[in-house]
Amino acid sequence: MKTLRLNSNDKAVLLGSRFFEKLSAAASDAILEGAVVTNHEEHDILFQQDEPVDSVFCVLSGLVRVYRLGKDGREADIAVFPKGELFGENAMFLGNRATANAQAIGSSTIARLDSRNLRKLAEQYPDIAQALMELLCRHGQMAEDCLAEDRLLTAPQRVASYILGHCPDGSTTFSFRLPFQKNVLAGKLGLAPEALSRAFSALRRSGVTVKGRMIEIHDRQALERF
Amino acid sequence: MKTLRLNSNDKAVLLGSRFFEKLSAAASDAILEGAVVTNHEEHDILFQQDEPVDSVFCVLSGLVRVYRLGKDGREADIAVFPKGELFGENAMFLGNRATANAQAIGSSTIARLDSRNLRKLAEQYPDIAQALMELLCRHGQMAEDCLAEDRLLTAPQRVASYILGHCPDGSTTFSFRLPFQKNVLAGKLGLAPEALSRAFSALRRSGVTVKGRMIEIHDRQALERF
DNA sequence: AGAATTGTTTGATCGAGGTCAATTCACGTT
DNA sequence: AACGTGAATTGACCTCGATCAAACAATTCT
Repeated sequence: MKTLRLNSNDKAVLLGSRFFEKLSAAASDAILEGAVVTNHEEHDILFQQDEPVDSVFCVLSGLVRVYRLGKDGREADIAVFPKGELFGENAMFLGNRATANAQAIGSSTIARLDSRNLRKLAEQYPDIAQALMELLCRHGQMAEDCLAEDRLLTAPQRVASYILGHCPDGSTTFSFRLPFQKNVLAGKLGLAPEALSRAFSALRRSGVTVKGRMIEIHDRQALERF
Repeated sequence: MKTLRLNSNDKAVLLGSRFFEKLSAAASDAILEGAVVTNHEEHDILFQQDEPVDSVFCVLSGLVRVYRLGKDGREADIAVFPKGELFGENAMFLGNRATANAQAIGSSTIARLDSRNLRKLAEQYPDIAQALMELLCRHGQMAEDCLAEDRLLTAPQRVASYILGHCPDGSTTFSFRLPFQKNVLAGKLGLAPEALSRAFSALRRSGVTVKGRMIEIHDRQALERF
């Protein structure tokens, strides 16, 4: 795999990401010092469970799926990260071993930030430590949210909840485009693609229109009640 | 609720916990400065979702269950914390609002560490920041583990996995006592009590003996294969 | 445009686990 | 030791979502 230096666009994506938003220029520069970029095809594996990993990753373009493997080869998605999101930070605190697998969904560009460097900088710059804590907290929260939804909601309810997460508070009617294929959404929600499909048709009765990747909501309240 | 200062035993539990183990005495003392203790009965609520919370908690004795509520009133356990574990640290990074409920299981004593203070100390002492990051990481990991197990394993497999987590690597035969009632274990594993019961009897065919809270394993390999 | 490939939907079937009701068991109390 | 209460088990039933197979739609490739 060919590794490149950051170009100016890459840098812009990184600096615009949630992680960097509250960092001083000095702190940001220190982190990006020595960062590298790699390009990946459709199903490339970025790292695998139990393998050594010495970077924290950031999606510069494309999409990354983080998942665990069962003994039988089945896969369970832990999270899906879009452009601008950092991931793989857990290994940094667990002896540089990955606790999950990561795979590119569609062709993607990925930045790698040296985790040894990042660890050292976190000791010097309290804001970096703070940013890392917030990152860890958000990711922990994401996992807890998923866990709670899996245990409390049916498939249509989970889909409704996902849709509502994309709908601004005020509006009763709203439409948006899915940021990825339906089978990716299915994985993210812990569903088989068929179940997602059926969930969408159940929601159709509550004013949700699905055409390809376009989702239209005609009655926000109905969705919330679901 | 009556709040007390830490007694020497309380302090010993805190200092012996995973969170404090790598901290300097100065750092630990600074955190414990102003910590208070509360006593709780069987089903006392420590905090509730969306409520303001300005402490990080530590179980000094007893057990605490952290869970989310569904619209219909059903509960989904996120984690169960035994003596010596910190919890509730997420609120610290999310505007001091709880993202879940916490309840004492059986009568418990709980320490409260002021989170504003802790936040400030994390800026001064890099080890404290580091300890917080490790805590957040462990808790995130716990949630991810649960999520993956829920999605990949059947009820008996989850129970087998739980048992194996308590079985030292070497031994093929082993026994231990459940640290809590079965209905708590059921909640933790995302199962109805009846399902846990049935899972145990399924495992009986693979050399697991259950008598009250005592669990005996007669064939570690058989469990692993399950 | 037409073919080929991949993604999505639909139908039919099946199994895991939830729920409710009825016992049975374990354990603390007297 | 006997009792009583709450916990755990068992049985019957039912719902949700996984799986398999097939039809259908949408892309990409030539």
